[in-house]
Amino acid sequence: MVDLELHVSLPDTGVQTGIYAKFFHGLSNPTRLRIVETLLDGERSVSQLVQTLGATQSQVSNQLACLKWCGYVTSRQDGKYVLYRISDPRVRTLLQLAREIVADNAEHIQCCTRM
Amino acid sequence: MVDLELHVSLPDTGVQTGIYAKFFHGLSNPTRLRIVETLLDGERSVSQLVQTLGATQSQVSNQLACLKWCGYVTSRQDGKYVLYRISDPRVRTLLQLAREIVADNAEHIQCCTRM
DNA sequence: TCTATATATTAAGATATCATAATATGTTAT
DNA sequence: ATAACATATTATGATATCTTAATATATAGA
Repeated sequence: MVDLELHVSLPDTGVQTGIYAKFFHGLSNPTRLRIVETLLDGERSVSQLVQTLGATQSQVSNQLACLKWCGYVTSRQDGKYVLYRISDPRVRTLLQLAREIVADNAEHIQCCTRM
Repeated sequence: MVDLELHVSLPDTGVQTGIYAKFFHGLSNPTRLRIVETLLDGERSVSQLVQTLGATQSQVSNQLACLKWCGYVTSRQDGKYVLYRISDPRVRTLLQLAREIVADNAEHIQCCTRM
């Protein structure tokens, strides 16, 4: 079980912060983000995601594994399919909030040409 | 000026999604996340951040540049210091929301051992 | 101007991530 | 059991990111 004591606005030694950094890392890849966006529309099988995203099966499976580790998605077996869904409704809120922030700061955002 | 038409729950070709992915990338590094958390407590100079985080000056400057590109922080010169601050109050909400999601899914979160 | 201090930038090696391809596992139906 | 399909895993090389060290720029004060 992970230590989840929260240190809201105090920087810590980096241990707990690392968990949140990894959590955000989950959404830091276009393919993963598109998977999450697709799943926000409802449950999907891996092959459906492959077709929708135009990505390879391996790519989708691997990114789904990552999203699962990070707690964004959950899966269940349905016959020969595996259906994935968003594990927490607040993920939608998180994405909407990010969109609003990006939209309102558009003129300042170029995003990390360097580093 | 960046194209910011929003395609809320439709996966796109990856172009717009890429912007959001890069935005989240801003918070996907422990050092950057700690910088953001520190700045949520108020404006700080680079050297203050260096001391608080125990990171090198180069590291902090580089990560601040990244956060600036991503739209998280803004800076102003104050004498020989450069003071950084969070550019949008909703960044706090974003982090709080992430904490809540992580906390409530703790048992599922290991975070990307692979990939 | 010269010096000290603060910050930014750049370069280079180490590490992490990603895409691709190949292979393995699992499920269903014959 | 075998074949066909769906998904997961692993390995490899390419690319991106991070850390460290070195250097450059900027500001303030003597």
